[in-house]
Amino acid sequence: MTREPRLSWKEVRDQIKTSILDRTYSPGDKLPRDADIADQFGCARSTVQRAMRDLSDAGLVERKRKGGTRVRVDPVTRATVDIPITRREVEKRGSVYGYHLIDRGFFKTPPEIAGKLELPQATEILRVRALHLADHKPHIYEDRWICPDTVPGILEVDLSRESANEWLVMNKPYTRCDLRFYAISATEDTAATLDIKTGSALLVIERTTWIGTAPITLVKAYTAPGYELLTSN
Amino acid sequence: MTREPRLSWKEVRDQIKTSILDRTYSPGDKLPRDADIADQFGCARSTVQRAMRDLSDAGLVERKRKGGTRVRVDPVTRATVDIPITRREVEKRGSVYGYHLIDRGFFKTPPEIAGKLELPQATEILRVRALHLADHKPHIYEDRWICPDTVPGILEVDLSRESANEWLVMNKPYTRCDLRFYAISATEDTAATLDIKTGSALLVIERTTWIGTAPITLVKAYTAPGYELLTSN
DNA sequence: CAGTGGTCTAGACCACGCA
DNA sequence: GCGTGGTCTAGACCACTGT
Repeated sequence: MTREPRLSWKEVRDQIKTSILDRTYSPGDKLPRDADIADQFGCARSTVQRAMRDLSDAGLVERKRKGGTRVRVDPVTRATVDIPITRREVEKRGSVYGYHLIDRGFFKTPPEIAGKLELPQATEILRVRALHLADHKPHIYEDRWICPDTVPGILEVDLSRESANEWLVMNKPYTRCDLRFYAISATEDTAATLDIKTGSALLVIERTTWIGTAPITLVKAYTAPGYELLTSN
Repeated sequence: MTREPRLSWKEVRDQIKTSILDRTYSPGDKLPRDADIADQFGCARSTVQRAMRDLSDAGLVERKRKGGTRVRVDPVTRATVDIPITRREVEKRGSVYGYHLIDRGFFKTPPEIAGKLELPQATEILRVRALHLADHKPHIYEDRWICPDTVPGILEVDLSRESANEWLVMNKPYTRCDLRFYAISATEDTAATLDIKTGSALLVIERTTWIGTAPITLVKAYTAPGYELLTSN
């Protein structure tokens, strides 16, 4: 009697994955119940569960109570991106980090900003513009809107010394975060700030954060030309 | 004797999260062992495990065998992005999808492409350029390099009718995928293809895929102005 | 070596959602 | 209702890694 080595959830996952990739189960098909798969592999149901959750997270299958497990019909490429604190990102590359506050002031929230923050009504908002430097050259220009109602502490921070980004991350963690990436041509002002030509293509990272439903901040980070965003894996 | 409702792993996770956010445990601090936390909450260790894995996935803590669990010192914003098949993306928006093959030919692999595909030596490679349309207007221009050694089947596909993207996704799933986002100014050619002004800022989605270590394809997707990439959540 | 997280099990009950 | 995935438990053993 040979003794099979016990199956790990990764092996189970990979075998199921393979049988999806080789069309044993095609997009839209229903897979057997977890319990049956467990019997087939001779492992516990929870091991199958672990494998299935991984496949589900990866977007390969869809699972529903009572409905069972199905191979997703619309495959997606799913990837995770890490947006580090700018200072750490620069330092990790071995460059010298610099920070420079451009200006800071209160405004009546513009409709576009209020909309993105999901503010029910326009209020006074704190706008902070700042420049992050790498090796003394402009790296990221950030245009930030902060809701002082949600984050009163920010009013006492000396933003000429400490970046709002850093203070917020360390002191006011969010519970929800929306990210958005797009490209724009640098306006004259933005170009001057980043010390580049007007019209240069810039990758913009736009981030909105909330605590519960209370908006914290919306920041548009205009990255210098050449900036790339990579997936982690 | 009151009976406490049983704790779910999400409740455990949220309580731990809270105690990190309120600085009960500061960045760099070591948290108690899972077993102790389980005792404290009166739940099983595996419940704590489940909670901790979630926090670890989210980038809030770092876990090491023997080393224990520590609050991460460099907080990151971590998000997942889904890159759907273009046709599905367009159709989901309620637009009419169109596809148009521009050209197709064999080339000696340029060094830049070979490098990104991690090809040990330059070989013949298939280059396919195509245009995706939304409501009969240019939506995404893709410039794709395919390794025929890895994917011989692609040679028999009529790429004027079916997008290489779609065929590959449905027929040759990858095991590894690198993504990269950046902005460029449209060259004259690219601008002409997308029917926009030369120099317009474009978001480029660059994707490289492999099966094991065998490279499949590298595609640069030049999105029309206004395109945005959103996080899923 | 020994401590800690990672995995696996067998079983129980829960909760969602289709019929 | 009832079938299916989701969660929880108590316990065991494994595997990595710091000391």
